[in-house]
Amino acid sequence: MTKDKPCIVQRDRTILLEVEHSGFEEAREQLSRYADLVKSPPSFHTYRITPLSLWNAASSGWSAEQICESLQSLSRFDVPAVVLQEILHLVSRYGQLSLSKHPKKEGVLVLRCEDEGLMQELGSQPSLPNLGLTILADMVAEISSERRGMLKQELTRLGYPVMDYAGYQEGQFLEIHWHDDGHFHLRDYQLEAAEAFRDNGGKGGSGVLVLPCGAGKTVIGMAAMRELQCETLILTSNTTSVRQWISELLSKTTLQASDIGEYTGQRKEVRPVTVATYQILTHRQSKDDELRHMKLFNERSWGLIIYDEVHLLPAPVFRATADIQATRRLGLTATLVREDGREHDVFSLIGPKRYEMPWKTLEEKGWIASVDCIEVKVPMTDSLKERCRYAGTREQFRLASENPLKLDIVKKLLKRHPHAQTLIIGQYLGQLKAISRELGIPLISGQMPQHQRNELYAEFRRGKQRILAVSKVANFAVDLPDASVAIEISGSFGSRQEEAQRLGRILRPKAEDNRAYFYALVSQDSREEVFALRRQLFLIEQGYQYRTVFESIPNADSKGIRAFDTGDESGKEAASAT
DNA sequence: GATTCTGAAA
DNA sequence: TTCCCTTCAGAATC
Repeated sequence: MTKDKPCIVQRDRTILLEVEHSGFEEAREQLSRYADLVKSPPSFHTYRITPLSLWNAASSGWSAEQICESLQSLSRFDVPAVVLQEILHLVSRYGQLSLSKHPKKEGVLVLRCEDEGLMQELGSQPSLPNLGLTILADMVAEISSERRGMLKQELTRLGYPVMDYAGYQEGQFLEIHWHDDGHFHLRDYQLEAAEAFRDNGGKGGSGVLVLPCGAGKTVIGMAAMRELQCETLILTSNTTSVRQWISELLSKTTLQASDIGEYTGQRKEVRPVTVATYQILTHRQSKDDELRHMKLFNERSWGLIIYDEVHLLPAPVFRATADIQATRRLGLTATLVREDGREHDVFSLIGPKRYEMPWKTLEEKGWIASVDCIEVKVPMTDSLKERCRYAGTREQFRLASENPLKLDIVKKLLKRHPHAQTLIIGQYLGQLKAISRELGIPLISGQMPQHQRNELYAEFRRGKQRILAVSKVANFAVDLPDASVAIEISGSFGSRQEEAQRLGRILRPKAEDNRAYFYALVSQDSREEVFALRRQLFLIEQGYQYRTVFESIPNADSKGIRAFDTGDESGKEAASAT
């Protein structure tokens, strides 16, 4: 029987993974380490092996042979020889080029390669001499150390990643210890992650750690600081997160408030440990204004720069990062995917992936809640379909997203979870307002002043307010309390990150059965479905499986509620409506 | 000096 | 492709 393996490996390095196969879960786990998920239709998921996915795998400890063996063990048919060769070839490139300090000349780096042909090939690329790379011999070249970042970036772009052994400056010494009150221990995986970042004989010291929301990324950052004992610049996505870092640092380490500076729109403190937003670094008053806050990178002798939420890092910060390659860099993120496709720059300028902890693993260990993801297909009324027919493609999406029948479904879902703390998350204010009015629940949106939001958050946390409607604020509000049911009534054009953020809202472990529910409402047979699929990609890659249920038009008959009533554990399909 | 408002940028 | 939210700086106000 040929059906005993779950994968089909194709010649173009794509892999089809059969969803219904008993080996699905195991295969998904393996593939996620060295391939990217590109499509996830119901029966076969498509993965692709790319040079970058291989190099990231290589840097987190996989050898080409291990990857090939893994593929062969998952593949239904023989893996095409050309694919195996390519894997060997591509992985072998990782490690062929290395960069180190010139033994004698100050400010000069030496680029070495393992084989002669390669250096010649590089010499024929016009972009490299333009960067100031001088080829001295068959296997050796020199470049000014100022070009360290740009060289790595360019070589990665050309398909030849470099091992960077050129070392780091130590930065100004700063004494950092854990508070020794005995209440606080690193979890195993946090130790492992910090370990993976460590400077192992010049081979580490920069790179990215991939961990789910709620896994304690700040703690790992602090562990790195403690190990290096140096002044540190921490960059993060918004002010709330800046304050969180500061309060965590104060509560868990021996650092004093006077050691820690906040560098945001409100305050401009530069202290031995400085926490800043990306936004202030890239801020400019008008279009041709200079980036006046970028100098923060050089204001002190930082020994470590922590990039929180690397997937959000803005383009100008990449540019500045290219210039400070002699400083240790730690990237923290829940996902390497970027909507702008600059994964290569993360790889070459921050560093390769050093460690990854899949969400599912944390779920099994009980560190985060186990989540049921359910996609609910909501039908459209004939009149709405009619309006779509005459609308432009953009408008079709909006019409489908704001499908008024979603309100009825929300009501049903609320009945289904009568005691759960529930968030209703949407993209359009008009739609959210309507729902909030109809259900008599508060709506938190951007125009609500912060103090009023905080009051509602507090009530929600205490359980006084059980249901909240939230707009896009949910994407940013770090202080939004945890819930156990999330109902997504509309989403943006296909942002994978957004979906991850929203799921993150219900991931905190639950007291009773540690279960949470994530419902995504999508209009059936509409443009919305296309984008919903894209949004789900990331979560599927993380091992969450969406179950799809179909709803029927209420009033048309009385069976509307049926699909939900049959939602038992095993049922992957649900009753389809007419 | 602190708070609140505004427009611009992304 | 959108809409929405956040952030920042500077000005106005207490």
